[in-house]
Amino acid sequence: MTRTRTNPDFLNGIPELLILEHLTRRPMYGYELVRAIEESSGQQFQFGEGCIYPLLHRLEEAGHLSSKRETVAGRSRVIYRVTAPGKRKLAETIESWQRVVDTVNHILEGHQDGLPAVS
Amino acid sequence: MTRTRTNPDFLNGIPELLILEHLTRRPMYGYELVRAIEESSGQQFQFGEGCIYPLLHRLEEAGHLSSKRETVAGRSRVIYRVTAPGKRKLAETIESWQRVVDTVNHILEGHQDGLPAVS
DNA sequence: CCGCCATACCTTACGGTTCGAGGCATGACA
DNA sequence: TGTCATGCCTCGAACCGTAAGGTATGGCGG
Repeated sequence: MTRTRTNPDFLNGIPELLILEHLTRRPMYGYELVRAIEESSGQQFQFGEGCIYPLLHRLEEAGHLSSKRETVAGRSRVIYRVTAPGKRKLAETIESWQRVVDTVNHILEGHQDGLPAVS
Repeated sequence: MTRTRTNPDFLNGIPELLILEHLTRRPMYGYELVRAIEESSGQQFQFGEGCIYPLLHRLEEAGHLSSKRETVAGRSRVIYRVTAPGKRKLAETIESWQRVVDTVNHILEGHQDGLPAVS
């Protein structure tokens, strides 16, 4: 398959980025993570469980997350934490994101400030 | 129906943004636009014609672009320009994009305590 | 003159991602 | 006892970008 992407990711992919970022700071379980993302984004991002859970499974299967089961007050939770490869992936992902942002903003700036693209 | 989106666009949507931005500066035809986007992004974005043409049609149908046919050296071109509503849409779109960027970057910068809420 | 490439328009099939709406099970609390 | 919050999960639909086509013309080398 190999998909040979001509474009970087992150034209979507923000959920994945935020999952890795949040879990790097602090291991969490899915339900908790869903609300943490909501809160840390000031309610701007509301990725439902239908988005987050499958991503957690995919990331774990890829070796970027590890999980352990925990039972608290009769409640079973699956706690995820970021593995070493996961941290590497996060770094790459952030870099890729910044590149997209820089590129888009650079294009947009040529217009707003009349920066006449001094070539 | 009506899809009531809880998330802003622009987790994808960069092609649309760039089309409006480029055509605001200078009317172009599709084929030209495809390469203009490639060039202005330093080859980072390579949205093929299969992405751009349908978008041009959709934007025109929505009233954000107008088109006129032109024949140069026996070659038929469809020149697109941004309408007044299209300019408004571009402004909104840029604002939405900036909001996403700010939110993500704010999270990446590490403050765990919700947003300082510049409402 | 023929073949091929660049120009210029277009569409279709496909895959990946997110979204909404569910389903299941337990504990807390009124 | 019933209803809510917690906590896990999956499925179908919708949407977007990609690759890979198809059509037609003009210019060029051979």
